[in-house]
Order: sequence, then structure tokens, then C-alpha cells
Amino acid sequence: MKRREELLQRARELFSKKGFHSLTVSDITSSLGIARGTFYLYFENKENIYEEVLKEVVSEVSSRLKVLPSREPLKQLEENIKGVLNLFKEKPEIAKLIFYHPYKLNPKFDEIIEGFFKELLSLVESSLLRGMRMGIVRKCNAKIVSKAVLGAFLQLGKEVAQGNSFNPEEVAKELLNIALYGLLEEK
Amino acid sequence: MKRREELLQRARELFSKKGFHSLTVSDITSSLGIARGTFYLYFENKENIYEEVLKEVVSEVSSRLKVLPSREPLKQLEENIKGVLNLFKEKPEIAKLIFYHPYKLNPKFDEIIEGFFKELLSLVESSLLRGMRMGIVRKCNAKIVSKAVLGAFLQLGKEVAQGNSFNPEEVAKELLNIALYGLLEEK
Amino acid sequence: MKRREELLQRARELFSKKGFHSLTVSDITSSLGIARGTFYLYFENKENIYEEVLKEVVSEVSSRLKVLPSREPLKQLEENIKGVLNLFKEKPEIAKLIFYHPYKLNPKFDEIIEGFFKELLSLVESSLLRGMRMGIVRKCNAKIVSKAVLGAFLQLGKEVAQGNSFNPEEVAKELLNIALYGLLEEK
Amino acid sequence: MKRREELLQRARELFSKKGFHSLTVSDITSSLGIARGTFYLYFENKENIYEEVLKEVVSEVSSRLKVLPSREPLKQLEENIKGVLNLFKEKPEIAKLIFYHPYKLNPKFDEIIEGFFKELLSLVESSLLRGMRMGIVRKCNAKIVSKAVLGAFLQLGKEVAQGNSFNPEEVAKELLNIALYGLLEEK
DNA sequence: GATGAATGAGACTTCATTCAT
DNA sequence: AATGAATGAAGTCTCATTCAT
Repeated sequence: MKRREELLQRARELFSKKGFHSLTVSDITSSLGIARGTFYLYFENKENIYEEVLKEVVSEVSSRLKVLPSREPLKQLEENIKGVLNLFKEKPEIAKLIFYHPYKLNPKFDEIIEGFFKELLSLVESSLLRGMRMGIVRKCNAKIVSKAVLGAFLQLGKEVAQGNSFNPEEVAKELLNIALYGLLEEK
Repeated sequence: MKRREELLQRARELFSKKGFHSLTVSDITSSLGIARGTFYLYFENKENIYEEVLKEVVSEVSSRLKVLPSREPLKQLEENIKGVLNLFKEKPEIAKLIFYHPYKLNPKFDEIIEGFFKELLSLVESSLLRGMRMGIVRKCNAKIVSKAVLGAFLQLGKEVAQGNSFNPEEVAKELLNIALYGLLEEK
Repeated sequence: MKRREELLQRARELFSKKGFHSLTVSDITSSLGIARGTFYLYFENKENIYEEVLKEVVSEVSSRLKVLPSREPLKQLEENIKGVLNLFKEKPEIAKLIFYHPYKLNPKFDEIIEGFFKELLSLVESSLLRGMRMGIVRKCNAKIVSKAVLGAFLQLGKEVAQGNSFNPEEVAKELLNIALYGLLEEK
Repeated sequence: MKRREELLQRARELFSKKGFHSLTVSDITSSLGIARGTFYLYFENKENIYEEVLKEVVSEVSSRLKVLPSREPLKQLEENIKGVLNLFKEKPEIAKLIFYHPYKLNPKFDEIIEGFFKELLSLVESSLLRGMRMGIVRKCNAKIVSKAVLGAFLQLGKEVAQGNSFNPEEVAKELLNIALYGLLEEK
């Protein structure tokens, strides 16, 4: 099954570089020096391998997420932010696949991406709710706020993945600072 | 030039519904009950009309943005957030086109979208910098923070556009609250 | 009927410049500043006008041909050669239409051109035969020789039409010299 | 590479029969009983294969041309005339492609054909000039005369290719006779 | 007479997928 | 397992021609 791995690996690289439509099955096989037909020994079709790439990528991020003991909701948030940002920095193709996914081609694809975002969201949201219950976090509309926090995080994730000299540690620090203390000068 | 407007209008709807690739020129014309050839009287090709749709959409958002007197950087931010969120609510297809644009097809397209995001970003960033200079906003890495704020805003924009019963006024309020005061319970 | 003439005239110019296929009906009308539909008030279709152009052109050449009293077959040849070469020089588009006609599109077209060549040929042939009967011209296969003479003439016609600084008088002289005396140095 | 040869061969036949425009890619493939897509595995497009056919055809003729020792310029002329006429008789499609080529479609095509004619021309011209230097050929304007000779030859080539019961040997003989001795009865 | 928007047949081309070897 | 030639559906685009105004 080495061949299958090769294909998946190369597909991941190339899909992230060229996007789903611009990449042909030929691109993948010829870049591996194998015949086009060989591809179909390992994957049903192009959508199939793309789906698998997405699933892999998403689960690779998910597996970095930690659920810490419920005493420390903010700590958990911080850890996870740093973890994922570091992953995006190490493997920017993951971030590109997730952020530049072309919607509306196949509902399956969209579900994978959206499922992933929902996972992140519920992580944030549950942290918030726990924080509120514990009296650490002020009252707010958790649905809205969790999306805001997620959005801020994802945007910074894109930047980190683009290698724009954004340092995950600093980014995480700034992100938490706003989230916790806001932007106003203290009086 | 009525026909041209019709085509643009219909293309906007359909692109936002089906995405660039799944939509064919035939889809557009048959949905208007006209011949395929007619399309080519008004647009060079499918990419051409898509580009025009993107430009329209982006400039429609831009024209909602206000630049207020520099005394009130935060007021300006709030106004703009509300304005754009309301636009996304009224015309969700605008948001969909911007947020679900398929990258890597044609650099021109990407530039339009990215140019738009840059515009938003520099608006946020300049507000922040002005706020800092005026002593209202605390010291922070404006590059990072402006992206965080933009990200939070965009994510909420997506939600509003999806009609998830998110109220632009409330969303704007919550967004500003986090941005200004953070999430911690005041001591 | 002025409009009809305009169209014919312009079509002649443009067909000779761009060829039958590369020239569109739009090219003709827009170059006259009139609407495309107007064309169809005067001509059934594109083939139709091309046919008419060809006929005009061919008859314009034919009308230059003289049939002199049968006593002077060679004189007649010379006169005709000069006449037609001069016409090609004055109106090179005539030559271009005749020489660069794209065969096999429509048998009608081909017949016009071939009919014209046949006319020229029989002129040459009859001169030859008369010359032979009169003892001026040596015995030869008139079918073959007339084609050779015609071919030589046509080739030089092309050159004259291309304006390659070929002078019709000189060309005619050389042509007759070869035809009459051949190329060998006299002994 | 058998398939490619088949396509080229069939294209040659069909182009010569129907001309460039009237022939579609479908005509070629369906006449071979293969799918249209197969064509595009071997050739970029219709222009591409036409170009290749032209090149082949032209070089097939060129390769029949001999350059004999410079002592015998007229012998060389005769040999070449016979050689090419025989080729035209054997493979009339070659002549048709060359003589009925539709100009002005694509400059590349025209260059191939014109380049070929130039080659023939310079062969004739250099023979003439050598002949003159050797005192065999009388003084004349070689530019003009070579074109006349070429024209005579090409016209006869057309006839031979049309299978009009023209015998290459006889044609060559007559052609040389006129060229050398002219048409006048010897006194 | 003139217009020009609209038509639609006809051709081209790409590429995911199949299948005999 | 692997090959790669072949397939054909799906889409793009052009332009001669029509027709209502």
C-alpha cells in the first residue's frame, strides 16, 4: 500500500497548490512518474481522493486539539490556539486546503470542512460557557462571541500559513489579549 | 443594455448559488429563456462575466464603507461594521460570492477578492493606529490585531449572510464589546 | 442601388485581403458603417456576394482580352499578355482573388475560376494552332504547350500583382522571348 | 505510433479532397472509426495536423529534387522536372495540397508553401545563371525567366496530378523544348 | 430601406474514466 | 499491479442568418 500513500501525499501537495479543478489526475500521476490508469487502482475517482485528502487534513488538525480538565477553560483555549497555529506553520498545505476549499462542488466536501469548523466552534463555545459558569467570563451571547473568536483565530491561521513572518507564539498571545482584555487603554 | 443587466444579475444569483465551476453558460441563458449565443453578445466568456460580478459585488460593499472624521476611530469602526453586516443580510449573495470564491482559477479573480480584504484591513488598521495615537487604544501589534478583528468580523458576516437569525445590530454590539472590553469578568 | 455597389466593392477589397473564411459579414458592414442586417437586403448570403465578386473580377479580365484578326496570332498573344498584366498591376486585388481562391468550398466558385482559366487557355491554344497552321509555329503538342505558356504567364501575373517591382512591359517581353526563341544561346 | 501515422495519412487524403475548411476533425476520426478525443491525443488541433501534413508533403517533394554536378545545369533541370512530375502522378494528393492551399488562414501555412516555391525557384534560377555563365543560355532577366519556367512547370504539374492523361515524360520533353528552343519554326 | 438583438447549428477541446494487454 | 490508448460527455465559442421594430 505504499503506492496509495504516495498518491495521497502528492495529491495533498498538488491540490493545495493548484486547487481542485485546476489539478488533473494526470498532474498527480505524471508527477509521480506513473501511468494514469494506476491512479484508478487505488482511488475510484478524482473526487474520491480529494475527499480523502480533506478528511486526513481535517483529522490531522483535530488530533492536535486537546481537551483539558474543565478547570482551565482559558488555558485550554490558549494551548489549542498555539497548537493549531504551529501546525499551520509547519504544514501550510493543510491550512490552504481548509481555507481555500471550493464550495458547492460536492456536498460531501463541504460537510467535511464545515464539520471541522463546527468542531472548532463548539470547542470555543464550550470553553466560553464553562468560563461563564465559573464566573471568569462575563455574560455575553456565546453563539456570537464564539464565532467572533473563531473568525479571529482562522484569519490569523491563514496568515501564519502564508508564512508572512507571523510568529505563532506572538499571534496567540495577541489574540488572547484582545479576547480577554479587549483593546481599550486601561484607566 | 437591459439584457446585459439581466445577465449580470442572473449570473450573480447563480454563481452565488452554484459556484463558478458548477455553473455553465447554458444555465445562465436557459434560466433567462434566451439562446446561448446571446450571452456572447454581451460577455466574452464565462470568466469575463464572473470577473464583472465580483467587481460589482466588491464595489457595492466598498461603497457602504464610510470614513468618518478622524476624531472618532471607534465610532467609524462601529458604523462600518453595522453597515456591511446589514448589506450582507439584505443581499446574502454578495457575502457568498466573496466568502466562497474559488481561489487559484484565475489570478485576476483572486486579486479582486484579496484587494477587497486589504481594503477592509487597512481601514481597521488605521482606526487602531489612530486610536493608539490618541491614547484610547492600548499598545498592541496592529498588524496582528487588525487581522484578528477583521477575521472576527468576516466570520460573523458569513453567519449573518446565512440568515442564521443573527441580528446585525446585536452582532455588531457583541463584536465591539469583545474588541473593546474583552471577555473577562470585570473585577 | 448605390448601397449594393458599395457592398460589392468593399467585399472585393476585403475578400482579397483576408480570404473567404477569415472575412465575416460583420467585417464588411462595419467597415461601411452600416448594420449587419442591411447586408441581407442586398445579398442572400455570404457565398452569394463572394460568387458575384468572383464573376465580376473574372469578367473584368475577360473584357480586356482581344481577339485580333487571325493573321496575327502572336501579336494577339502579346497584346493580351500586356493587357492583363497591366490590369493586374492596376488592380492587384483582382489577381489575388483569382490566384488565392480557396477551392472545394462550393463547386460554383471553382467553376468560375476554372472557367476563366479555360478561357485563357483556349485563347493561347487557338493562337498556337493557328500559328502552326500558318507555319510560324513549330509542331508541338498544343495541349501541353498551351498550358505551359499559360502557367508561365499566370506565375508572372502573380508577381506583378504583388507589386514586386515587375514591370508589365518587360515581363511581357521576356515571356514572349522565351516562348518564341527559347533560352539557348544562338549558335 | 501507428495511430499517429494513420491520422496523418488520412488527414492528408481528406484535406486534399475536401480542403482545410470543409474538413472537420470529426470527419478524420469517424473515417477511421475512432473517437474524436483520440485525435487530440496525437495532435493539438486541426491547424496543427494540417501544418504537419503540409510539411511532410513539401519535404516529400523536396527530397526528390537532385542537385547534379554544376556542369550540367540543363540536365539537372530535366531530371528534376521529370522526378517531380512523376511524384505528382503517383501521389496526386501532394500536388493538390500544394496547389490548392487556402492562403491567409495562418501565416505559418503560407510560409511553408511559399518556402517550397522559393526553393524550386532558386533551383531554376541558379541553373539559369550557371547556364548563362557557361555560355549555354542566352542573356535574359533571370528573375523573370525563372518565374516563367517555374510557372510553366507548376501548371503542368497540376494537370499531371489531375490525371488528365498527361504523361510526365512527354510533358517534360515539351516543357524543355519550349524552354530551350522556343516555339518558332526554325528557318 | 435600415437596424441590431437574437438565434442556434456547428465546430472545437478537455479530461475523467475505462479496459484490453 | 501497471500501463496508456481510447473513449465520449460536457462545455466553450463563433458567426451566418433571421426578424420584429
